[in-house]
Amino acid sequence: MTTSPPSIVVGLNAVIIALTDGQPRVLTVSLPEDTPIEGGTRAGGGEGQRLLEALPTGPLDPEGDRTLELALRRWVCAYAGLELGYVEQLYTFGDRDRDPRELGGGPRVVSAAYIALVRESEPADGLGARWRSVYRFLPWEDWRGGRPQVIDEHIAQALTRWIDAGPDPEDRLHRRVRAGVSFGLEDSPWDGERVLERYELLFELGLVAESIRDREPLREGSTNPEIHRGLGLEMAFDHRRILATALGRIRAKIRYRPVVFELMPSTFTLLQLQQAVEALAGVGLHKQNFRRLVEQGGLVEGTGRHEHLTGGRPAERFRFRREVLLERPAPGVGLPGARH
Amino acid sequence: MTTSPPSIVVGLNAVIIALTDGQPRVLTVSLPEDTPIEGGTRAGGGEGQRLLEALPTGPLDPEGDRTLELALRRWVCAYAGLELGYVEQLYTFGDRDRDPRELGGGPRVVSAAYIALVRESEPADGLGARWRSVYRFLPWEDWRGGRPQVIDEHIAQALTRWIDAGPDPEDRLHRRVRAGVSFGLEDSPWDGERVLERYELLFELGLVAESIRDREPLREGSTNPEIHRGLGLEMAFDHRRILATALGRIRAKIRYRPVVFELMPSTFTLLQLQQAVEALAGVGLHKQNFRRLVEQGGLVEGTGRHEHLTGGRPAERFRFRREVLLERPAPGVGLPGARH
DNA sequence: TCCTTTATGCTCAACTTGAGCATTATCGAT
DNA sequence: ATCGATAATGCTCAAGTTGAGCATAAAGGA
Repeated sequence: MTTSPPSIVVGLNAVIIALTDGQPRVLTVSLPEDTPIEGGTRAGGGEGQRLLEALPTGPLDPEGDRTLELALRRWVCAYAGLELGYVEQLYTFGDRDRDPRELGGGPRVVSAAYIALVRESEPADGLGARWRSVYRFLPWEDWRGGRPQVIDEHIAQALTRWIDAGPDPEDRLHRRVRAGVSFGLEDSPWDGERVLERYELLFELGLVAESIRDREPLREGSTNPEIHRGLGLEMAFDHRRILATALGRIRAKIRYRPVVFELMPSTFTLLQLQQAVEALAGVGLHKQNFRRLVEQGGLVEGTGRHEHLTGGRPAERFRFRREVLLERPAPGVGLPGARH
Repeated sequence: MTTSPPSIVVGLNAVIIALTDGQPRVLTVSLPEDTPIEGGTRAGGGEGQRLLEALPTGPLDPEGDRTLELALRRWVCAYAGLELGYVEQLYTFGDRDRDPRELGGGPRVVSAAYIALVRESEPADGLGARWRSVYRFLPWEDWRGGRPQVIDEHIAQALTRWIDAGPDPEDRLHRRVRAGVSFGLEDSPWDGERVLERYELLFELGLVAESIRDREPLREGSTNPEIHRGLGLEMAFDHRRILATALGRIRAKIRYRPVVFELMPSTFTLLQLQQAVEALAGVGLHKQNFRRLVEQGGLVEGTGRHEHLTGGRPAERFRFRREVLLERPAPGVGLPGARH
């Protein structure tokens, strides 16, 4: 059987999330700027070009891999030495020209992205894989310390300029509403789950490095060179969009499925659990109400053992009660008492 | 460029849902039992073999189609004459041997399935496309008239037999819990969203036609020939699994996004709206509480005009208030007062 | 022993949900 | 015209949930 260039390649992207030092982390690899197309396994490193962070990506072996998920587990294990636990399908990205090299006659790349949640650990390195805080890439998403600086310093003004640049009043109203809803301006509330919406708006406005890189002409209206360096850390291909999709999904899911526990050690204090939820949700929570929710919701049970390194009164260590899954239809951790 | 047999084909499946006569309907086509592999467009009809219902399926043109969603819209419009409105990606199915003909050396088929919601209308027929009640395929999912007969008559016993056939006590406990949670037996509540879980359990037990068709040896323990005819209407390939996935997703989504309105005419009475939600959710709702929820939730606004063909006091006609999308983070219709 | 720090217990008001009673408006049959 | 059936719509009430905050407990360190 002769191998002619395939017209379609199916790639698998992994958004592998862990929680370390109170930050949600994502596993990334470094990628020289022009790498063989996605779908072929590549593992960082390169000659001497600009390196970009990318999500680990591997191919589907149409004959060998029985399922997409198994394919993903197989090569993540092979190349990053990570045994994945919880894995769920995120989204399939199939736009043409997601990968610039498609333009040169390469195959169409359809990428199935997966989210994996793992307990913190060092990846078997040497492949250039590393853990990066998710908020390095999406700094406007972290509201734990109040409204992020980057919004006031860069985003708000750029949004205002964009709104005012609308060609007619109706269009300006539309822009105002869109910006307000996405970023919780004016009287719209901040909605932590609209992560993708926000990224796409910033992309449209030319505020992220990818929009300058991947789009043809330069935007009018975005003249500030400082902004042109881009908000947050750039990623290869459309991987930052994928990361944004993943964060939005995790934030939504945490409310009605006990997925946080996939990121926790087997026992933990309630403060640790709360901080894990806060890290993912990107907002601070009301401590007492959080306790009430997880305890009365039957999500955890005390172990009787205590943690003494709290800096204050020792805290009881809890464990996840797997049985909830059977008792309640939608046992999530919820986000009670997000501080206003 | 020579065309050698591709090793991977990307197919697009459409779960197109409408609401007619109080039933959720899905658009299906008839498919002779051995049809060219998915991913090539086919439009029903055939010689004289057994016909199976299938979801409309079309190919991705790797060069022509800019996005997966546009590809889907393109051929649904071309072959079924349907302009799709609301479309969302459902799931990507990529297991090997989903299509039996892959065994014969055919290409690996990866199918991206989409949900589309449309207002009722006749499809441009002649292609064998027709609307079928979703509950013809998944009859155990319709609890509007109380617990469905098929559960008491067939499923419950089969589950019990399966539980008792567990090799050891631990295994039997596990089976009992799984059956209980999935089908709301014993003290577990019925969870309308676990549609896929239920279908997969029935598939494992050999209670649906597909499991006999697609699996190698016959199950032990399933000796009842009546049951072997299968519960609900059979579909081609894994399309019933896809339909189950879609129904579960719609039921979940209806709670936090106003998607029902995609299925409604521009104005409607509150009872019509309630019946639409009930049709999708598969459960009856408390009328007064439902009103309260949609009115106070700002989801609808009265038009001042009334419908007189109600059989009782005339009902005001309402319309969807698009503005909610901007006001509240998660404006769904919820399922208030699901009758116990 | 006091102070700081965190854990944990408890209360209270506001709001949401589940259930059901009561009243109103039409149509059709008497 | 009146009665009865059928819906629509208005309203109440108890129970449960959520948002906020006060109060107390138990450590370690100055």
